[in-house]
Amino acid sequence: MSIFALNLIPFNMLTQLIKESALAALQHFYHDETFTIDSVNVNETKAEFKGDYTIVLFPFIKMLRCKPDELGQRLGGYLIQNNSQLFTEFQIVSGFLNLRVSDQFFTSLLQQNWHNADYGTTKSTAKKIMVEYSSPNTNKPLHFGHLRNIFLGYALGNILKQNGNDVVKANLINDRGIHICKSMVAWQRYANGATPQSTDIKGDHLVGDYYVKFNDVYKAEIAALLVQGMDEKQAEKEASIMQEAQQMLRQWEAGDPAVYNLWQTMNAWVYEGFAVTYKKLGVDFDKMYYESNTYLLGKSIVEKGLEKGVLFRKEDNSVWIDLTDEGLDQKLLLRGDGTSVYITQDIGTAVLKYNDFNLDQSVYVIADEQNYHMQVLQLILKKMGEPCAAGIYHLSYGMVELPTGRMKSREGTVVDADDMIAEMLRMAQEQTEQTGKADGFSAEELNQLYTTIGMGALKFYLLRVDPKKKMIFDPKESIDLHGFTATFIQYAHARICSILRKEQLSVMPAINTFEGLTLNEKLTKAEKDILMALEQYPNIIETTATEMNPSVLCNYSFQLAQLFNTFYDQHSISKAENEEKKQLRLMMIVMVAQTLRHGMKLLGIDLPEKM
RNA sequence: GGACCGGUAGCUCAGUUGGAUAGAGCAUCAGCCUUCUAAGCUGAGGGUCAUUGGUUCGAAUCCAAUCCGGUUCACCA
Repeated sequence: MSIFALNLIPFNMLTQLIKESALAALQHFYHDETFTIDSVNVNETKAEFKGDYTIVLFPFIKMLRCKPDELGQRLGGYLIQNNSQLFTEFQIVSGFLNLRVSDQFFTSLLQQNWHNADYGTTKSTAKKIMVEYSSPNTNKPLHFGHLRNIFLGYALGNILKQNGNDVVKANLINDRGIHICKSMVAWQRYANGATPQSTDIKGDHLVGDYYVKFNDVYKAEIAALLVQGMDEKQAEKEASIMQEAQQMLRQWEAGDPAVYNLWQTMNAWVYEGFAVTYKKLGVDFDKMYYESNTYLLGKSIVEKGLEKGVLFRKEDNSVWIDLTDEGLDQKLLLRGDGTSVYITQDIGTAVLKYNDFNLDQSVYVIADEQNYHMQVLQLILKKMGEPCAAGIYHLSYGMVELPTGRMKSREGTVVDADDMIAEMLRMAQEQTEQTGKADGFSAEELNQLYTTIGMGALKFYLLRVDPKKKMIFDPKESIDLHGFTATFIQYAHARICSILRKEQLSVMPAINTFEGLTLNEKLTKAEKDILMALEQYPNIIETTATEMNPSVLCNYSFQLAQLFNTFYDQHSISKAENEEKKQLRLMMIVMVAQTLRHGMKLLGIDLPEKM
């Protein structure tokens, strides 16, 4: 058996290889039966048994009318004889065939990929995919809930791109409507011309303050009207500040220059603020959409739908679609006065996106409270025969809640995004100083380090949970920097870099560094565990992409770091038993570091070389 | 009420194309730094996988019913 022979084996699918080998063996012994690759069930062998991978024999024994032991002996024997470069021994334990995979398989995998910066890249599916995320309103700053959306969208964009797709990262700005007018009215009434410059308040926060102010005043006005004996519904309508806001919306739609000007000015403040936050978050967009630009297109598409007879008009002139045959209701698409509703704009944007980029798929990162809305949107587009309908995918994620319940901006219970970022950096600093690891860095390096650690922790915290699950965040307990965190992974990486520095190697040594190395030493359990994990990385990337679930990658990266830490504790690298072992281990940790960096980069998380 | 999502250790979460004695982290307890970074490692305790029934050689995973929690069903966005 030579390592050379293994060069012909594709290394990205060990379980697939095992399945194929087992299938061939089955076909060899039982010609008359038809087997499928999917009927071969391969799992990692449980720790308490000898072996690496396990084939479950039960599915076959019924069909073949034989005893598990008998089948296991035949299969095991055949596999070892005919795939000697892959399997070295087998054992049958009550219906399970446990196979030991050769050390050479793993060391060859390592030799061929330790320097491969693209390890983990899977076959190109080459689709044109848009990922829309963030999508803020321009009446208030970003809060903690938005962060989950933003990190998910950004990570997803990277991951889809990694899988060979052409990705457009898009942001749809909700910049028009009554809610925007609210902060404008309050600013006009109470700000005395205050600007971000004059107050030294970040633009999005300044505007957000007046949105809060609006609601305070509105509540007070309602209360006053109630005292006068008005009923609640009427009071909500009659409150003067609300009337002003509605008046302003009408003026805006009519193109009133003064209102339009104010709208542009205040939105510009918000965009400046958002830009600062996005930069801190390390995210970006290829394309911006503004609802003020798309809502008219939505209207025109609705008109087309009327002509086609897909939609219908009621007596009051409002336009509807009938979705009762889909088990849903009738939905309003245009008001009686001809103005658009929420979904009208979304119809316009969906079509515009499709036309702009000829998309195969359009991913919407939107909270799960909009599941119904997205379902309706897709149905409407389908009924109207719009080609964009087929590619719409709603990546629905659960809300981030406080222990006391949902965050509500009107009730002042939101955790502000900028505050959260600052808090994370502060914690990173505190923790670093506490453990006495702040020495040997310049002030600038320290700042960089605190950002890397703080932002990494924040991103990982929000990405490590399955998106569809809601999550509870307790600001009082804040975010830990121990255990299942980005810090843990960063630390493992820094340890590896430290060893490499000591060995005078760079983080990614020259390709000929380990040339001429023969690998005859037997692998220890800790070494093999790491190599087995590395072997699985391409599959992990693929799963993360197909399931659109970055938490898969979070879990994997944490496990890999954990395996490294265990290995690190048990074995010395610099003082390995012999030179061959040392070189092997160096090669291993280079690949571990490379893989961790690769995965974390997709999530938008940096790994420091020193911490 | 209808639709959708969730319920796994004290807490936060993995694990579901059905596989062996259900796993991590935090918290608790006990160990490990004259040797490559202890932001780490090793071990212990902690579970009727919401409940009940069914399918199966085998169920946290599939099916049915029930209970609990959330979201949604606006001429708001």
